[in-house]
Amino acid sequence: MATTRRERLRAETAAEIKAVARRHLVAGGPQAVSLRAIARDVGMTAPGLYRYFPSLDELVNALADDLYDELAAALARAGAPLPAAEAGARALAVCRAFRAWSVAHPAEFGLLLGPADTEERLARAARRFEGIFATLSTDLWRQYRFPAPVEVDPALAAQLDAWRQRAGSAVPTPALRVLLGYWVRLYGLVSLEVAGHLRAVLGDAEPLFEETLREFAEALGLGAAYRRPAPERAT
Amino acid sequence: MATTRRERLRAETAAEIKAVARRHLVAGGPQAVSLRAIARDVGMTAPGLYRYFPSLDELVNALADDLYDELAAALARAGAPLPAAEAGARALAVCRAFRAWSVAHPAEFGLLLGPADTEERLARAARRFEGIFATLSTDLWRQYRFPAPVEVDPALAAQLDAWRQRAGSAVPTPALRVLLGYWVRLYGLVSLEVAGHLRAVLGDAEPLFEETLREFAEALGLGAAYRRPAPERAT
DNA sequence: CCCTGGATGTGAACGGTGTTAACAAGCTAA
DNA sequence: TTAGCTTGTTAACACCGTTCACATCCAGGG
Repeated sequence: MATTRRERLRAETAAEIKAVARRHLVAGGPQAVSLRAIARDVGMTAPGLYRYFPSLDELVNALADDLYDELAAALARAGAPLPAAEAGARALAVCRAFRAWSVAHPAEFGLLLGPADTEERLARAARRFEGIFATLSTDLWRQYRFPAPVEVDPALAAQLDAWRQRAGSAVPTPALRVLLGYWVRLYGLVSLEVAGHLRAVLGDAEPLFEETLREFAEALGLGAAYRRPAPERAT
Repeated sequence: MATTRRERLRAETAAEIKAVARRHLVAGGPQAVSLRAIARDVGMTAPGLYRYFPSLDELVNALADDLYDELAAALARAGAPLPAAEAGARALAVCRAFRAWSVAHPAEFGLLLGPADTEERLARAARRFEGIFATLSTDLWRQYRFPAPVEVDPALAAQLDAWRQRAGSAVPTPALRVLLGYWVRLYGLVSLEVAGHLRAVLGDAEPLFEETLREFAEALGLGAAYRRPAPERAT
């Protein structure tokens, strides 16, 4: 706590600026995040914001960082109450939390996992989610040793091997392939739902999501342990 | 061909405007599509464009319509040379064409299937892709009668039934469930790849994509008929 | 043939945007 | 108390979408 009074105030207004920016993001989409409008709401003039962020883009990047933290915290919080011995149940809870957060915060989801306008933001997303996926996948493998396809395409196997080495994972290649496949399904489902492309077909995407989770649980060999969730609680 | 000379010229410049808009879209992303910049490149002043489109948003909508046509044509062209008796091979070709087009045109993909900023554009996307999915799925079912999960969650089944009725499909509910699942995987995969979120993990996404297609082929019961594609050709 | 009317495009203007520069005030520390 | 860094302002520049009044030009009818 070696924070001087100045630094504390500075951090506070920086936080307020990001909060206002977020309000504008959810209210009017990405293009409604304007420096001048934010400044108005904060009670400053636009150039004043440059004392806190070097550009609008960097402001948005900072906001994105906060949102990554928030999402990661939500995922962690969802898995925490469950016993570590039940990695499967934890994984399911994390998946549900991922969908719940995304559906509750579509604009923020677009910023974090939508088409990455900046190479910068792309790298941030990768850094964050690689870690989560790595720990979750090793936990799942260590506990269940679920069946995996006998053979993986050599080119794909090489890529997965490289990733395992880079990320320091211990999951064998075929199992990694299985889990990556489910991550793709999860992302596809949530992404479609958040973008609204599923509303036209399904209305409510939850049943399809839950059934996908059930398939996931079965693939992991904990089919019977699957349970429908309690009525969800947003964050 | 009851087109007067005026109408022809008008259509020509409208097309040129959209072409320039597209160039700006791919060059600098969605926010680089500016009325004034387009006007400059076309050789007009900005207000002149209002004789052709009532607003920038409508211009982009018109461009999106063209792109839907282009994508749909690319998919049709991919399936056309294959014999109608092999619906499975056609489906695989269409899937590959979908990925090829999307990867070759990431900016356009973002406009068509990314987060829909307008309810308007969302409806357009739904209209287009529902049709393609409907015909493709009925063809697949008629020909293969592939195995499907014994039971579908009642809530999900009700939604699928409603959609079948609305879209005039003839595919039974469990089969529809299977195909929808693969559409989600396909979309998730391509969406991740186009957004760049897969580069950090895989580098090249083609092996994973092809393996997913192989799984798809096996699920349809035409496992042996799967063949790796010839070196792809972009459009 | 003219010539009238609609189609097409221009210039000016309004309010909005991001960003920079020069400048004023205020708090902190010596 | 004073010097200096921090914070915020105002003015300005260049861009944006959009509207309005005005010019121009081409097509069709007298």
